[in-house]
Amino acid sequence: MFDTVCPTDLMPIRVGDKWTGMIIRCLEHAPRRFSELRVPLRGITAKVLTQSLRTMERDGLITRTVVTGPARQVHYELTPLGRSLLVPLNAMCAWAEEHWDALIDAREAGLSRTG
Amino acid sequence: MFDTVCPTDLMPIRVGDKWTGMIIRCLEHAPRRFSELRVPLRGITAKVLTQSLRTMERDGLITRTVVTGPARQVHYELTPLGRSLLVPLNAMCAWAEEHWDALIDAREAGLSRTG
DNA sequence: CAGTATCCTGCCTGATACTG
DNA sequence: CAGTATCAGGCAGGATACTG
Repeated sequence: MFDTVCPTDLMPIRVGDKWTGMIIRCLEHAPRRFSELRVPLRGITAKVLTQSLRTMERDGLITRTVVTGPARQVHYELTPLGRSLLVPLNAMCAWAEEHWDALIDAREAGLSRTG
Repeated sequence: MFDTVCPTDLMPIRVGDKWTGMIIRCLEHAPRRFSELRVPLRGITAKVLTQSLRTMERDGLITRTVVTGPARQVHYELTPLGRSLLVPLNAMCAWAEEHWDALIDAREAGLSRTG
């Protein structure tokens, strides 16, 4: 049924790691620089952001462009493949918005039963 | 932008842990028993299956029903909330099918560049 | 500005053995 | 059948300090 050929690791379906989904959103409308990404992603450390970015680049979801000039700049931009992830991502967000309350309620009820 | 009120932990959007998505699929058409779930989920241990099932129950995605009889049986079934997850889940699967090859290619290209 | 280098912790996942 | 108990390994995620 679920072939072992389908390792969850390869599956960006869960939209990668903790930050991948948010990064895609941040790059949705325009390319961004490293520092620009750190703003909306409150709390992310440079190391973790770099890690996520590198993984996404390796997987062909984004491109990395170094702009040498007066001040160093690195631009990150969605590839067509990365952009295509917006579809399932939107589906996920739509679900979340629609069922968020039910989810919270269910969890609270569940917790009250088990501790 | 991404409020801290939105902890990834609460977000079954990434469809929970490693097995949650598959379990939902397994329960899509009918309720199943513990042992029935272990078959398609090749390799899952009793402990991990129990864990996933308990989490899903706590979150209101499935119900657990004990059938006392000649042989003990426990039925797991999707709740409406759990069933609603099939929509984004299908969106994710559709994306995966469509872009699987591109993904593999991109990753291979990415790996050949960085090692 | 855009990262690297180190160290550390918790969680996820699993193997193995045992129970009502 | 449907779990529980215990132990162990690995990796993601993060804190902190430093660099070209």
